[in-house]
Amino acid sequence: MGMVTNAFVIDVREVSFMITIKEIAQMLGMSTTTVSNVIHGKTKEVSQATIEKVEAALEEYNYIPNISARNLAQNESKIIGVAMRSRKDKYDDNALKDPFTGELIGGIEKALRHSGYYMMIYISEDVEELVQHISLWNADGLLLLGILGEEWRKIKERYKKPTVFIDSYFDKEIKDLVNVGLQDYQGTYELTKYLISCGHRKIAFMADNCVGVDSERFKGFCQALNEAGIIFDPKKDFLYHRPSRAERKQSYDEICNHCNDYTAVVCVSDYYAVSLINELEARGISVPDDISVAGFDDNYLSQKHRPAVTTVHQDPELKGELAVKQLIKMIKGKRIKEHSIMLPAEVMVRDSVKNLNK
Amino acid sequence: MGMVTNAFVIDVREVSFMITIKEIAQMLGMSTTTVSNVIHGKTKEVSQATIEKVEAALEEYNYIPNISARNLAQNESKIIGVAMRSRKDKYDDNALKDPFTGELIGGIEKALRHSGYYMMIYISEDVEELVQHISLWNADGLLLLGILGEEWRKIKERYKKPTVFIDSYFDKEIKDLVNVGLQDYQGTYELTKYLISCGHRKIAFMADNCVGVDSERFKGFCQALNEAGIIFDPKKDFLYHRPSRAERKQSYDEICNHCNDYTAVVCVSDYYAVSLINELEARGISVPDDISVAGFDDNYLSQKHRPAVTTVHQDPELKGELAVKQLIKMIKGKRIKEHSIMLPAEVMVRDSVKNLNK
DNA sequence: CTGAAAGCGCTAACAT
DNA sequence: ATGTTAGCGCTTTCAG
Repeated sequence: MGMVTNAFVIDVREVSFMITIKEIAQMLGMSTTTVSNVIHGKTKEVSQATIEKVEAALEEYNYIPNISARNLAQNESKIIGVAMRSRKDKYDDNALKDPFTGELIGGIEKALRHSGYYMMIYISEDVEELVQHISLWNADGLLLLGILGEEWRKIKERYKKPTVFIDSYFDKEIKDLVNVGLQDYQGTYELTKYLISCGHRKIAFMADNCVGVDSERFKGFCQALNEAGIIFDPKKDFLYHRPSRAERKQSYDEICNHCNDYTAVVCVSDYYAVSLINELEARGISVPDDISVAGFDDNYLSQKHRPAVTTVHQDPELKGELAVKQLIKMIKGKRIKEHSIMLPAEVMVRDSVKNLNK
Repeated sequence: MGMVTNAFVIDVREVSFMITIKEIAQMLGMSTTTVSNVIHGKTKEVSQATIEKVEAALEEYNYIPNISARNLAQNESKIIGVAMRSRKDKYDDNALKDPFTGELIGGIEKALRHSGYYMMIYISEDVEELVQHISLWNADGLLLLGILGEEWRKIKERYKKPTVFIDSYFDKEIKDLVNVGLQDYQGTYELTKYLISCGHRKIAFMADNCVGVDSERFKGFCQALNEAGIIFDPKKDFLYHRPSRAERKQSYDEICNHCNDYTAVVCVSDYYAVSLINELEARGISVPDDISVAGFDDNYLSQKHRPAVTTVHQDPELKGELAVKQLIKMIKGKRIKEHSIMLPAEVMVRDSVKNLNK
């Protein structure tokens, strides 16, 4: 009978490991309001003594707020949703396998973390499904990757909070739309001009689709050709690559067979450029001696490959950071000055393109 | 006066865009329980007519549950936390820049998505901070990357739910600990034996630390040397690389100057191997003619580089998927058969190591 | 300076 | 087969 348990003394260290405001208030003999006020630094109307007592208890019992409760009460979540329209056939459904995406999401994650937000990634081929997940978590803001105009409507219909697009292109310049992108058009335009200046006239374009970003890159490519008076046959000269594991080999067989007709191929990404070079070399075709290949992105694939790949530089990490910056501005209710940021794209001349003039 | 507003008719489509169970119940003239039951498929005791009415309303008003409320009521979150002890100096604090990590996290994301869970990433240099974030969200389970023994204690103290480690090594074989890792030791052991068989005797090891995974790889390396009677001087022959942007150049200067003393360098990752090769070549030292270099990981860096890099293969995506599988088993209360999965590591012989016997 | 109480949206035990 | 109700942990208004 030595020990007497006092029902009013709650020592949570031994009961459960997650203490609540109510419990702390009870222990300290005060109201939850006061505790809550101290937690939130609303201490204008709290006595110094109380503040210290509460803070000590918070510390001692290792108080961690229950964020679900907080979200419910405040109707906000501190979550930023990152939604990606994906293609299952690409990178075997592993979204971060693509070095571009990896670096971009990494940049977003870093920026979000430094601003006190949490990141939740939603990936789907289906926009409906994306919308479901976004709404479910009541994210405070949204980052949208690889979204097209029509898809955007569906999302906007149901998600009303701040939204920033990354790498999107829309038909009409919609006024209040915030996008962070790249000078894709100019990138391939300059790159292609460079190829032409090296004496290339038979140039193919390789991609796995022709919408959004890739479409812009294709347009820039075509423009350079046009200006040089070179005729491009979209049926023949657009090398369509099917990236799914099952079709990959056949796809490269077709493309490589086709390559005799060209002196150069512009690829829509470094990944494809490097892959193509390897496939070509495996078939005894040497780059740049037999054929030239250029890429886009300037990530370590093109940088560290030998021959180093001529490509267009971009900084995905910066893209992500800027997008986050814009989004947080919007969440805080500040005005956005630049609705459309287009990061510069710069041609990086390296060794995978041969100068035919020499 | 034409329109009469009936206070009991709530048409949420025009009021707010997030309908609640209560509102649906009100409109349909039934209780929230019934609606909730239909939502959760507990329809054993609900009439067909009611079910249909509810489902129609759910559909029409586009009901999306408020997950905070659900989490609060059920004390679960459908969130899986992925916590990483990071180093700010590595990859400029962009965790996903490392192709290994990118692919691993991508694999985790994919597996989680396919099992109906949401992923939240917590990254910090500071374990205390990691624990804070983990507790905050009340994650249903935890995946721990790059965590050491001492750090694990701190986490376990506060987080009691299912936890799976990825690539961790612990001093004592703690019985109930679930880990998914790789045969790191065997990997470098076999790799180094291969180098020795090629006639190399002066071999350095390059890494940015010597704990956890890297320590195991180092041990395997040493073992192979030992067995061949080669003496390794940890002071001199362990090439310590400082990866921060500021120190990178100087670090490579030192290492490259040092390289004359060796015929081969074993690097702890493909990234470092490829970087080293480029740095060497920039200084006029040719691989593999002047010196041989080997890597670890077998990602596209080693595969697509020229010369293609001799390395040790692993499958990070699979690692992630297996870890998720284990974790979900634990969450569902099933027994775990294999507490420690060590994926096989296989030497990939390519062109960056010279055979000195010929 | 402090406290009582309502309410955020949902679940589940317990009626009926 | 359906409804009532308490409660999850926190915030916030309003009263003292």
